[in-house]
Amino acid sequence: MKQSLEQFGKSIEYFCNLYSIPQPTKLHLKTNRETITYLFDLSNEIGCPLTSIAHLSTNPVELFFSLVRSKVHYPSYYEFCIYEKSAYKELIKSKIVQNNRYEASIKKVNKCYGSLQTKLDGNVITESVELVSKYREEEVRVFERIIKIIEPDEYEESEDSSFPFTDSMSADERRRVITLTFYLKRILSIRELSCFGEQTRFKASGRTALQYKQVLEDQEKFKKQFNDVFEKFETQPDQSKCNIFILDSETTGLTSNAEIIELSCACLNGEAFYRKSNPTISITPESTKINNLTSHDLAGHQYWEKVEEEFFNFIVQQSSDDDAPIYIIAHNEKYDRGRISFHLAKSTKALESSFHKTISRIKFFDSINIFKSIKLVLPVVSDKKKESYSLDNLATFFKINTDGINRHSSSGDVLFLFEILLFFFHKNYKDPNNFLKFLFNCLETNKKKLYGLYCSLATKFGLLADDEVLEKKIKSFKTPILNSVIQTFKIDILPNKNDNNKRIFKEMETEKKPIIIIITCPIYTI
DNA sequence: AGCATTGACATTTACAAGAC
DNA sequence: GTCTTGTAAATGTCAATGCT
Repeated sequence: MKQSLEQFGKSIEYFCNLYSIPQPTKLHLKTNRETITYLFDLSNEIGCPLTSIAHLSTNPVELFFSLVRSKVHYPSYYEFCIYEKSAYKELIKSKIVQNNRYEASIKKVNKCYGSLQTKLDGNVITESVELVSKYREEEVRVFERIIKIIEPDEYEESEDSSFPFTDSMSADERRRVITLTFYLKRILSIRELSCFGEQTRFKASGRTALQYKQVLEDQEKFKKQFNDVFEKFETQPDQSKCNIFILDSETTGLTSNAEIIELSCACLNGEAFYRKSNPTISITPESTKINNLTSHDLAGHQYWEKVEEEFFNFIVQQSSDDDAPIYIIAHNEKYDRGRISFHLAKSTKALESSFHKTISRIKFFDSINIFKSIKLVLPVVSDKKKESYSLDNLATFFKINTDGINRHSSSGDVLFLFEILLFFFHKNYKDPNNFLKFLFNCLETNKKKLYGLYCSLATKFGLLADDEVLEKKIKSFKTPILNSVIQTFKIDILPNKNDNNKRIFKEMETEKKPIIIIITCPIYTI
């Protein structure tokens, strides 16, 4: 414990001494260190051993990576590695050093990858085994360096310890280099799963082109079905550009690292987008049960990077050229928004400054709000206690005919939601030709319930926080006394719904474990 | 299986009016 | 000026909810 504390103190000291870290951040780190030191001394004094440190506020690692991504600070390779150390340690020692991972991949021991496509030196490499050998030299070089860092006594910092930047590189290009390192890590995790994961990943066997053709055909089918719904309600789509989209996604599961495997988005001008995506993690059985998609089906499909590129191109193309907001409506939008920003946070796309403008225009809106705006007497489903606003229950309520709609495929659910929205509108509003006007009105009157994609990403990328971010990030108190306490003692208010915090407090109560609450200055007060 | 949000209900705070 | 009291607003707690 003592050693860990010393190490932690040293790394903080290191960062505090870096010239380019802004003063408030230094203060933040300094406070952390001082608090830890104080509590450690205190524990010695009162004879109560410290067994764990619970960090309950801004995670320094997250903070570090926001700095990496922002324009504030470019880390050296050494700094990067220090923070990646723990994550890599086990991997390197058990797998890389023994070198069996490569053997496994080259021998194709019962396991193989989906057809991973990437560009290397301008050439598209489709076969992952080939990719392994091409990258191997680079990987070994990287890991040798990391191993040196794990044994810090043997490590001597040299000129070589920086990322390979050149003077002529623009800020964007430099960030791209850093992101490439993250990408490399991701590739490794795919291979790690492929070679040593419990579940086999399937080889596409050259299906890629055929699958892409099929996806485009499915997209046409989806578009046609979507336009049929317009006709059914005698509402013709406005063929010009339109800033309202309906979206739905299918994912690998409900875990926090779940990836999107199918994405459908319809624009209310009648255009539609549909793609499947080959995930880098296994699809959970629960998920397969719902959407009927398996790893085998998806092998050979595009990886998310490509789907993401095409998706945002679609959004931009269909919406107006001005700076007007782009609205994306989804049922329980926070789920879909969360998944999209999860992917964006790891992609190079979000690093393009030209893309930031698009991100900042995109606003998500939850369709549940529309139905809740009028008090419906919804039935209570057997296993629930409250009236349910799930798509299924709404459809039952409105007696919507679901024939021909493939429920729990993303395209099916978009159609389904669209149909329910139209039905709701026709039932409750007199003028059936003003559906768009009605939607715009809903969005206008629920401005507080619009959630920007930019907002969820801004904290990760260290982009300049706009009012929206500030409003959501800082817990402000209207009660003066609370406010003054918070400010005087520089207390971070913890979200009390956080299970992790609950767990920590429970441990403190039941096992009488000592606990450290770190008091920091909130970084958003900068 | 995780997570953010919501609403019902409980508790705390701010503040004004009235009594002394 | 100080204390009590009533009330509205602010805040906290907890369980329920949607999505794959």
